[in-house]
Amino acid sequence: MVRIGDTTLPITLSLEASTPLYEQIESQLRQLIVSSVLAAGTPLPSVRMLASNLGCSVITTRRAYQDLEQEGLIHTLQGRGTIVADVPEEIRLQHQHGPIERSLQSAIAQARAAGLSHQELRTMLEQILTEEESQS
Amino acid sequence: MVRIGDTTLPITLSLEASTPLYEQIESQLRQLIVSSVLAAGTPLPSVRMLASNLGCSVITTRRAYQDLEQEGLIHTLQGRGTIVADVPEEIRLQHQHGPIERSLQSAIAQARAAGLSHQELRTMLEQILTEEESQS
Amino acid sequence: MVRIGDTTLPITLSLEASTPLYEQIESQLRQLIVSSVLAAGTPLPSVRMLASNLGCSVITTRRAYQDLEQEGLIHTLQGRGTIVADVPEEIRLQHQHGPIERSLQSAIAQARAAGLSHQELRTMLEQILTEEESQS
Amino acid sequence: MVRIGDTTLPITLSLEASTPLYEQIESQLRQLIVSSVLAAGTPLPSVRMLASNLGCSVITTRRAYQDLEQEGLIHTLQGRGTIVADVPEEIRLQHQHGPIERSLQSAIAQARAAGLSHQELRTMLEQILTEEESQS
DNA sequence: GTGGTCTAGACCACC
DNA sequence: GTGGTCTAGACCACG
Repeated sequence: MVRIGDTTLPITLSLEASTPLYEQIESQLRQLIVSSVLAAGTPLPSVRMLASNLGCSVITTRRAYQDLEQEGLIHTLQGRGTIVADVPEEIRLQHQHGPIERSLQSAIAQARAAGLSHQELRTMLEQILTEEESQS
Repeated sequence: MVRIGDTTLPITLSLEASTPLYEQIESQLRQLIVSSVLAAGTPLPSVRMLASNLGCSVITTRRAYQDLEQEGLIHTLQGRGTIVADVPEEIRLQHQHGPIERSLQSAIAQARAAGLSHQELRTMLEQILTEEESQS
Repeated sequence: MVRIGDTTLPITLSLEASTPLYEQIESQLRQLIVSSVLAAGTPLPSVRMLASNLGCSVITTRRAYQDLEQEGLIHTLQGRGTIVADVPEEIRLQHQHGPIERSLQSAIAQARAAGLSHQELRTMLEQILTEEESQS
Repeated sequence: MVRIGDTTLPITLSLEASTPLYEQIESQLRQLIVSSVLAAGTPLPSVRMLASNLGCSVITTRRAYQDLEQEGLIHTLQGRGTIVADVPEEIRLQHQHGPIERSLQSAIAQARAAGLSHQELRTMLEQILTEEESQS
């Protein structure tokens, strides 16, 4: 959890995960932005603040902000900090559904490549879905 | 394609992929073994042969064989080459279904984490599945 | 002896021994870990550091770390070094007693196979034990 | 099992074992000789015969015979085959007890090095011995 | 600075 | 011929 103005950002790092720290930060911020939890114009914590709160290096948070800026999701104002950019609805949906659809597709393609029949695949999926739904 | 005895192994390397070469070799051989395409006792090409056929270093093929040996899928006989191990049915199924189930689960978990409702998720899955089935 | 933080690791290599260097490193580190001399989370020297201290190649130390990681005894954090993993008590005991019991069993089996009677074997063992105890 | 004249030699090879084939042959023949199962003068099968019966290369059996000849346990007579040498009683005992004692000593030393107390070691040994005795 | 991957090339033991 | 070990040295990603 990271304080930001009056509210707090639910950002956590897993040091043991194989995904780079900067990617963990990126994906969590990206998720908060494209899902409109963070409205356009909302100020983000400074790279130093965020680094200190997450217990990681400033280099890592700077890298995350840099990447997000390149994606057009945030905006750094020289000397005045970083704010959430005004992301067009279309881009937001793209970011929300695109990666998910891709990962589902690749997982399914992998299953098919391993020799599962359509029927076996559907059965396995149904099983995972019902299990998932019962948990929440 | 790699000649091995009378038959040929469908192994190919992609230098552009981000996955290490040795992992590409490993996963393809693993797939051939756990799916019983390669029966127990089948001799594999020597590390040098495979390296020369794939156009990679001997060290890379050796690394792949080493890892597969530690998994118990192959067996190296000093001075006489490498053969497919006698993998118990149970382990074979584990290798076949485990990774697939995990990747499906993680893809679905990711979708849920991104805020998709159960209904939206099912719709998206159905769409991907029908598209996939129509292709084959 | 290898400096590590404030303390030193008693690791030595014998070039004359027939056991591979990386195995010598592995077994000594394994011993230190499963006997809890090195607590979970303790940072290990970097592969380069260790290699330079032991006078061997970086590849040799890397190989040792790699194998130990696969055994789940250590944990490598990209860009931040290697630490001792949190090994469950059960696994620790297994690592501590398993190999010893096996080597005792095989030595005894060898003696029996060579035709020693139970009585002769016990006499020989008693002799070795008392000699061993008197030395320490 | 290998036929030799009227009788048969209980020699078997394990292709999967890590010990070299020639060593497996050597140790089994050595055992048969020093325990007087094979008396001095007994003709051994030719290297070709033995190789064909064991399903290994002639090079392997020749290597085994060479080593045993160097140890003075067998004798090859040019053009007339190989026979068991006349091994002095003293040497026979040495071969019988020496290696066994050494392997027991090293196993015990390993146990002690791993931190087992004398008491723990004795307990573990007693357990292995009684188990071994109950089996035979 | 850290570890991860890949390379070429040497020497050895085994068959 | 086979695999096993060790070496030096390159390039990359991560922090």
